[in-house]
Amino acid sequence: MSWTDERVELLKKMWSEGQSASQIAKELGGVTRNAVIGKVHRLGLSNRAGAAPAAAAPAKPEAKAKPTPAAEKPAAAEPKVAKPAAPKPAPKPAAEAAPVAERPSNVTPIRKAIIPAGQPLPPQPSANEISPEALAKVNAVEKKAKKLTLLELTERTCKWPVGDPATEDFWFCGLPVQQGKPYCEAHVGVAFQPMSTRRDRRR
DNA sequence: CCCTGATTCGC
DNA sequence: GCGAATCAGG
Repeated sequence: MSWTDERVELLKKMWSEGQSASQIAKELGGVTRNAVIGKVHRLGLSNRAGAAPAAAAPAKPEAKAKPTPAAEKPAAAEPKVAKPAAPKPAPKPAAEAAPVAERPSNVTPIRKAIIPAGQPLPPQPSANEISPEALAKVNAVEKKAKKLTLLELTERTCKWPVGDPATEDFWFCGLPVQQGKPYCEAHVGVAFQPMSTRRDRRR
């Protein structure tokens, strides 16, 4: 594979969106994350300019013993990430999935509906049984989620489903899982409640 | 161990 | 220019 204009463009786009090199590599196919990183550097866009996602990849203005010629501009705050942070949906009665009005989706275009639209929603724990802290954590985390499709999930990506499988607005968390668990830290928090905790919460 | 990006250097 | 190997870090 070579760096065609299209591939470079996708690379640029994903990189500025804050996608990791390995994710970009997967998306492009035929290249390793090293290749992606190498290209990124050659293109001179290492600084994640254009829109900094922060969080996962904190900039490292480390004082190196190696004077870098190109002084980068301080990245500005990004306007992106306007996910309508859906409040944890309680299990829907039986209503049919209404046609989803196109949301101000800022996400990757390559994402389509995966599930045909069926009955069984994943057993979302009812909110009233989960600690408020854990819930807040989840809501916060879902904004930083990798938003993977079913096929992008691996042994080490959080498999927590977000949204309604019957709509376009559905994805899996995708953040790094907590060791041995199928979910990331935040989602493990709401997925596995110690019995004692539940009991104590009972009132 | 999993992952991240950064750098080097033979090709 | 390319990217595997390596480095440095979380």
